[in-house]
Amino acid sequence: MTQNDTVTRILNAAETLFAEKGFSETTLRSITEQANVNLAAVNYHFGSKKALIQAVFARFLNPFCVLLDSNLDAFEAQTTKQTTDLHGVLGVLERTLLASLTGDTSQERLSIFLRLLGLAYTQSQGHMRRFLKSNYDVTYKRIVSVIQESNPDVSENDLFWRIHFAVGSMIFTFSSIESLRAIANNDLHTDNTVPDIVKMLIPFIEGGINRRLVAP
Amino acid sequence: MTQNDTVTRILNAAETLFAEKGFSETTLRSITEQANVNLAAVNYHFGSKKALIQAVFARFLNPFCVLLDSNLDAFEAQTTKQTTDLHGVLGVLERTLLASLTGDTSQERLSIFLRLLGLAYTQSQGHMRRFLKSNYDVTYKRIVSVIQESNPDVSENDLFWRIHFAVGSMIFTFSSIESLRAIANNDLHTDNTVPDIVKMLIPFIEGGINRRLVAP
DNA sequence: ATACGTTTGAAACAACTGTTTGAAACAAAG
DNA sequence: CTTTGTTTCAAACAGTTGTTTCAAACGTAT
Repeated sequence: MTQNDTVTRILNAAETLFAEKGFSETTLRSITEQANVNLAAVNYHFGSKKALIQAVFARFLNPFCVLLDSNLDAFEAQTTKQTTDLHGVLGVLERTLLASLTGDTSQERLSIFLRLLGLAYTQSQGHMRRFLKSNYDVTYKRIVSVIQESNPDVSENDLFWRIHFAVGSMIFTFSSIESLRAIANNDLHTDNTVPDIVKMLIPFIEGGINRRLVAP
Repeated sequence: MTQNDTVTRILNAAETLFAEKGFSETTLRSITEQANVNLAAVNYHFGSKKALIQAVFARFLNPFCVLLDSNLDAFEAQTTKQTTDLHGVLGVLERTLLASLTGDTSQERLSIFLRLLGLAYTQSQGHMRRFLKSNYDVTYKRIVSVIQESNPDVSENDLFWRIHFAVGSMIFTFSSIESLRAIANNDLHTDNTVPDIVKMLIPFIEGGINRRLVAP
């Protein structure tokens, strides 16, 4: 089907360019040029630029949420609530994140995925936040409650903020990972791969979330 | 002086609108309208929109870096290198951050400041990154080396990434703090102030950076 | 082959962008 | 008052943006 071909070519080009330059800075002309389709194709197939942005997110988030849900089912079935530990939950998250990005260039797509998420949080506060909230809120709420079960001794409010601190460290890191890797390479002469960085990030998050508050 | 008045009115309006909508999404017409100045005033006083963006950052970062530098001098004078601990360094950072934002609305300005920083990292990868690098790299490198002194047993590479995980958690949190507070208020019926959140964030960062890697 | 709904194509549209212009208003000094 | 340099103003400029239009090309059932 030539329609499907055009649609996916637009999605691929949009995904790359959005991650590179942001939403407002990416023009429909640059997208359709890179996709080798006519300018009018975007408005014909998606209706508007806003709808195209949402379609790019949906192509990522729909399979991810489905996979995460089933992985959480399996995880909860194999462990009782008492033994639910943060390390296990984060393991499920990490594996789902990597597995949901199929294909040979999964490393790059992980960065793109998280960079787009970061852009959605900072940029374009209007329609994207509503779109994410109305489509993926149930999955978000579930992962929060699972983490809460693994830390019953920390107050709900504290845990809520620690989770978002952790989300922030992850999104920020991968949003600017190209420049961070360049700095590390230049200053420290190290060349960390994306899995390397994930292996450092997960313990950081564990340490931050599990941290006991000490009296000053 | 009416010139200075126009300049600061433009800077105030630009600062607010940039933080609200981002750089590309904010038009010069909306800035000059909110500042009650003529449209041409921006190009007359600053030269271009890019230069205006950099001026907004300079107004924040210049006093902050000067203050941080002297605070680090005082901190290093009062403690030997052996006793340099992460807790103390983060305390200096926190106090400098809050103190550099003078005025009665310091809470709001802290959010605006960090939100702009986050935008500079994700959006507009070109001129802003060069501007930040060429103007504030010495201060950045100093704070990194001080943290490294406080954690001599962690490898340079690990510490580099943990520092950026921490920066990410801070920037991300304050970039979207309005919506996060709204969610917390709606879901948990809590109303955390900005200092409350800082008090939770600092221990999180300490826990993440100090975290010992455990064998799986 | 004919007819019909779908998809593509080139061109134009209206709106908005940052920037420039040149005259007017202003302030300060001779 | 006149002159000088600085600042403001309304208007226009040239370029780009997302979107629309409508005819041509396409694929597919009758």
